[in-house]
Amino acid sequence: MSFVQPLAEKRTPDSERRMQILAAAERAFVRLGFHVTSMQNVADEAGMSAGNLYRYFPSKEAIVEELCNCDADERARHFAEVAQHGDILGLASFAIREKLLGKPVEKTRMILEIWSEAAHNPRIAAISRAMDANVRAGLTVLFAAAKARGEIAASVDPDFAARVMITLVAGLFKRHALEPTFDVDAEADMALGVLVALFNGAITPQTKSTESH
Amino acid sequence: MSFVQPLAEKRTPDSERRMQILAAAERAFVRLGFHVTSMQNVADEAGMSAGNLYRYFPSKEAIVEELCNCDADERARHFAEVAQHGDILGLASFAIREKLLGKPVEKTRMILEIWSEAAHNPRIAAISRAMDANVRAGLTVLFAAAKARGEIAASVDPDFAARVMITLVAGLFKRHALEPTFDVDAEADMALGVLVALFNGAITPQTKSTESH
DNA sequence: GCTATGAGAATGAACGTTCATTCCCATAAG
DNA sequence: CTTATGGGAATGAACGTTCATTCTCATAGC
Repeated sequence: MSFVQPLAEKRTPDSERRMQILAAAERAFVRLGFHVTSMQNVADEAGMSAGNLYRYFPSKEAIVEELCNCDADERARHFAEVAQHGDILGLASFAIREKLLGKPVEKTRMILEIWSEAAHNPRIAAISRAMDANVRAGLTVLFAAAKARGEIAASVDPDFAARVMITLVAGLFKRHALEPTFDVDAEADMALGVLVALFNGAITPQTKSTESH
Repeated sequence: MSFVQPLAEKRTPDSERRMQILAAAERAFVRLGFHVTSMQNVADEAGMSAGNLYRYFPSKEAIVEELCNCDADERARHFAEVAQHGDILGLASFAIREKLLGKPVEKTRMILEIWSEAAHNPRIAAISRAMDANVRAGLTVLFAAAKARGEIAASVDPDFAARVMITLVAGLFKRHALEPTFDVDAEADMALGVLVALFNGAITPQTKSTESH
């Protein structure tokens, strides 16, 4: 339920507590937003005193940063896991449906929060940028491989396809987070439809001379 | 340069001052984010004292809300303006290039800020939802008309096309705001490529049975 | 078995600061 | 004089953070 994970760390009782705090902070942040959430809110959610939080994290900033890192790690993990798939369409369908839109909407709201934080906070921006670059590069490699296998038309530029995909996914995140009637199944079908056309070579960059309005 | 506009209001010296404050607040919010920006920041940016702000707005919240409303109004105005176009592709190309991605990146950051605010603040959420619903309905009508004129293939569902378009645009906003190397021309060409395929009927919803991973 | 010891964990009451907001006074306009 | 406008100090609440203190509990000494 939480994207807070042990990572490579030992399972010391100390790191146990840290993760407990991160999970609580995530709940509070999702409910209230980064800036509105006070350390007291986090402490209440974690069932401990505010002062005790500082035994495990040097500052509120540090908690936010670690949460963003956890999010980035989770995305990377999902990506690696999903990249095992043989056929690119099954992969895309599974990834969109299960890994991206299958999460509870609170998770997606957290991603919006991170985006807006990244717009002003250089440290969060760096984390976010690194992850995005990773995903884009990974997608490009994945698409190139699928192209080599013949699952993607020879005319398709893998980097172009990756850009289409990440644009779509970002848009789906935003809509999933904010549209009260967002229909995961319908939108997943929509995205898959775009990808099918993309892989068939039916989508290529188009330049249209902008006649003055 | 600012999306703060007179709207239908009279040009009283009072509303003049309000707009001056809104423009200043917008600059401050874009630079720092809603929650980090203090009333003193806004006052400095507007060249007046903090206390004096309260002669024109009852609270900081009210300033934020009015800014979101201005943003919504601007989008609606752009939409109405652009909808005069004859051919749907020229319209889309112009809208994406000039109205959506042609703005300075700070404007786009402001939109991210509004999204994240909408995730927690019901009043902002209502404003944002109303505008999104408007745009989606307007696009659907626009696409239906283009279909009647034969510019869009008969097989294309206007609402489906609208969903593709708003998803794409949201994704482009996010990427424009956060990618330091975002290439407006290349990404506009990408989006236009998707729309050309969409209007040709090359993109349709696809259901893929999710085989368990 | 029972108490003494000590270290780590947790508390909750501060502290200094910052913030949104209010208040009061000065000046300008009519 | 009266009213509108604005500056800036004052206010009170809330925040992140610190710290002296308390609690918990395993171990050691007897």
